[in-house]
Amino acid sequence: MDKTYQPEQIESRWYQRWENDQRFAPSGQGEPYAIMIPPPNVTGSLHMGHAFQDTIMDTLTRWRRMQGRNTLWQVGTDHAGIATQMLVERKVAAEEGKSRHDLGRDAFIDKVWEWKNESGGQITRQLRRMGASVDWSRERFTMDDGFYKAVQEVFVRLYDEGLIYRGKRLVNWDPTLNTAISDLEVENRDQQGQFWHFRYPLANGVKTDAGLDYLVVATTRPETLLGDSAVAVNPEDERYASLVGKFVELPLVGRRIPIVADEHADMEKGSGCVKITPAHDFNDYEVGKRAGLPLINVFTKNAHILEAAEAFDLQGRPLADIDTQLPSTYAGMDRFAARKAVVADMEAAGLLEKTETVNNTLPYGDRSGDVIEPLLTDQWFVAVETLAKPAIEAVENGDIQFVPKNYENMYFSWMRDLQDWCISRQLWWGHRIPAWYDAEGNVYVARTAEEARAKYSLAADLELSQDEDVLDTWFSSGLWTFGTLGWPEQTPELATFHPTSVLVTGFDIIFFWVARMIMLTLKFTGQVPFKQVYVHGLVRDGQGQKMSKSKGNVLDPIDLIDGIDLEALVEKRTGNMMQPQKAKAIEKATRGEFPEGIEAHGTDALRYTFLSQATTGRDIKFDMGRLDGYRNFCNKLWNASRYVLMNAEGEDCGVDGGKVELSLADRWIISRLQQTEVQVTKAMEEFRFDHASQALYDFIWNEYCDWYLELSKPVLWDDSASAEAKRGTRRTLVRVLEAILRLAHPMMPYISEEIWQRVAPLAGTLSAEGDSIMNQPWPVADESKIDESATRDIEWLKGVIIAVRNIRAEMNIAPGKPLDVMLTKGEAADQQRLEANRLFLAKLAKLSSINWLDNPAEAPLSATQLVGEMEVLVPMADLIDKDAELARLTKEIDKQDKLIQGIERKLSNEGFVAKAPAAVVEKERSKLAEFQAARRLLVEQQEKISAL
RNA sequence: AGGACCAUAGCUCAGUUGGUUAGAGCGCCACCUUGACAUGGUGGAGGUCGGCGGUUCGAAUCCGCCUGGUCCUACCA
Repeated sequence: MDKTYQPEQIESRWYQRWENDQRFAPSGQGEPYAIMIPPPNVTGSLHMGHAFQDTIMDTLTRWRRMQGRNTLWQVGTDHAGIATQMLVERKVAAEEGKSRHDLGRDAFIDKVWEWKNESGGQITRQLRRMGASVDWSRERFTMDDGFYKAVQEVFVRLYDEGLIYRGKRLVNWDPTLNTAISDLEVENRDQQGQFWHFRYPLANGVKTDAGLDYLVVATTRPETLLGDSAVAVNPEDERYASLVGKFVELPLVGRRIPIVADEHADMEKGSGCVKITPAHDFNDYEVGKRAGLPLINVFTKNAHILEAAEAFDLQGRPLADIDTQLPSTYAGMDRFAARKAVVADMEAAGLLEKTETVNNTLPYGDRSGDVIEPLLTDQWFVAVETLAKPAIEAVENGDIQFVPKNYENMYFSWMRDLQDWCISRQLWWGHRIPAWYDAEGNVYVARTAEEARAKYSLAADLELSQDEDVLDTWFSSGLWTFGTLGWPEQTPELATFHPTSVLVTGFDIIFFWVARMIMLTLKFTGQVPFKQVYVHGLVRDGQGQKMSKSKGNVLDPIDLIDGIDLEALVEKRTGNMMQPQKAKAIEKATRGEFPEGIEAHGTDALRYTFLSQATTGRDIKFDMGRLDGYRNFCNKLWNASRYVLMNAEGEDCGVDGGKVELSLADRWIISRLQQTEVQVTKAMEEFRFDHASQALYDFIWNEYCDWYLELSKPVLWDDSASAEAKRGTRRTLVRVLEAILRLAHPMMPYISEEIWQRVAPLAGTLSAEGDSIMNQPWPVADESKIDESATRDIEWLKGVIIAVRNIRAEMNIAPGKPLDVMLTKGEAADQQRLEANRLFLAKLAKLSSINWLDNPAEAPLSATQLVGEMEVLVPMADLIDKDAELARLTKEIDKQDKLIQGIERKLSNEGFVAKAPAAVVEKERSKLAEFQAARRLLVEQQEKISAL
């Protein structure tokens, strides 16, 4: 073995072996355990969020597999409609100077598939680097044939049940992407905007109670004036009561529009009058519904002004009797240009009363970054109400549990106020909607055109054309848990692995994905999709900032694994930026934070860092310091193993039946191992990966390495130890290490496998050539091996050794200088422990002698420490710096005084003595005695030194 | 506006039903290349547990209010 741990050599080798040996596939034995990977975008690349999530899923999967469960971790990728289409559009534009429309639908889709085949491997390669033990043989894609079948089935069945409908509705429209998007894809951003107050002249000479011949309405969107179909006042508003039913003359347009009463108008705001544009505002749409107003659309799909408006009734039927003329000056104008023009024209007409600056919130498309426009379009919707009810109940009754639980509230509050889901997208990349139209526009929903003809008894020669739209990506990913298992076929996999065990996901897609999976899965399988949802937070940078390209603070998990030099990192962060002006600052910050670039840390260290930071339900600030720390931890484990192998390979490790004697240290470490096994297992069950990793870290470093390995040296290296004792220690060294490796394997798959291959044969656990730690049993604690008395003895031993080390440090005695030490006071047990552990004490505390002093009064001048009741004495005749030592003692005495006072205060409180449990009071009393003893010793010492 | 979560050492975080001398890692200081490991060893410094009030014999822990931060939902004509 190399002297230092070098992860890169180990990792690729082992992953390949595991994959070739097909160790990731379900065993077919034992209770099923299934996790569905949240499918990453097929053309995406691995970011820190994926790496974190994959680590958690892999840890769970490997752990359950070792526990003997029939484990499936289902892998796959998502076609990600909008994201992928945009990416390919941009690529085609850059490389060929063509738009998708230049290419045409079929050619463009071919391009997307080409790109998918070319780049779709990146994310899966990176998943392999993370060590993910997914079953590659079952890899799925949300656009593969089987999935298309599931999507069609669901769509047709929902339609036939009346749960999918088509209609002209106001939807969130992205004028850049030219598609509808869902509420969830809209990002609200606060901004400073203008607020214009316009005068709308009253028609037919009507005047307000105040004698004015106009009403004042205010708007942040003057261009929508062109589509106004009413002015609303509050029905309670006495100022305008007489005007309800009268008309105003819409400025610039000249259309007469009514004044209606509607509660939407807020009497407190502005003049109390509000313009109503049902085709361009969601609130106004509702007002329009209540008041029976026409919907007047003035925008093209690109949000340019139409030559003539389009008027519809609430069912979306064209209205013929509405004046749809618009002033020709605006025709073809972009909405923002039109806004300026309308304001200017209103001002010129003397109808602009005033302008204010206000803070308002604008909707932006999360993909395009463009301002979203409420627009009247024909879309497909899922009526969610009947689907939501059982989905709510499943969480209420505990069939699905969120971890942590408080996310259930978030889920409920959303599910209880659900809007119908707009599932059509005006894109090309995605599942095409299985609906056909005849020339009259009648719609026929079926899996194929042929089926449609049969189903609706259509003439064979009736020309049918398929709907141009595709489905929202989340419609197909909503079928993920059962679609991947072969549904609508009733496959054995579906019977075995569904419902799945746990979904590991970020809180940000609870609405997008989790809620919809629950609804659709319950509807079509009658089962919940998963029994638990483990919700994790966002991975942020070390300062708690969201990682983003524009901030230049993105860390690539692969760079943390392999390392990256500074220049490459700077290039990566500043190259190809949307806002190149930020490059300088980012470069400076990067050079400041990573002056040497980033070292290689290996996958295991990265995984361990994620796990150690995986506190439930909160964001994690990725800590480079921890990453270094866990890389060092890997090195520690590596070197401890080197030590074990050096002392065990080629030696009799007591696994072949020879007589074996266990030392105190052997019994102690075996006992501690059992307790660690309990702790780690419990933590895993509770999804407390931070606790699991911490418990293992402590055990490996602070107990196995710091104490047990040191305690093994006297046995192995001292000629006086018996062959049985040496065998016992070798066996314990090897077997405890072997168990440690199994405990570590779900968290650190690579290093544990690499070392295990060398250690297992010595421990007698390797059953066959080519065996893997992956398939070994998870360690189960044996209670009978928990040895309290060994633990007490070792604590005593450690106490004495630490006392001597303390004295050395305080007295400035060279660490290597052999000392003569005496023990005194204390009990008979202390004396026995001394006799039993003389060898260990001498070796670990570097003593030339250690003896029991029967009569404490005979003690020479010594530096002292207490271990329980017993005193450890290091005779110091000529080594003491009198003043320094007196100062130290005074400080120590003060410290003890404070502790003593604190306890005395408690004990003199009658309430405490009367009401606190007896055990608590007793504990305080014994602490008091302990502190007082320590104080007495210090005072004695002080007296002795003063007397010098 | 409503709600959720968070605030513990210089930094990143543990602290499970109230009782610990409040812990870990990194960083810092001192000493040490001892035959697994300097990606190491030994010892150490460092915290009025955001603030105020309450409940209790006892509060980092429970309750209320306040401050600061993160996020979600809604609204903003």
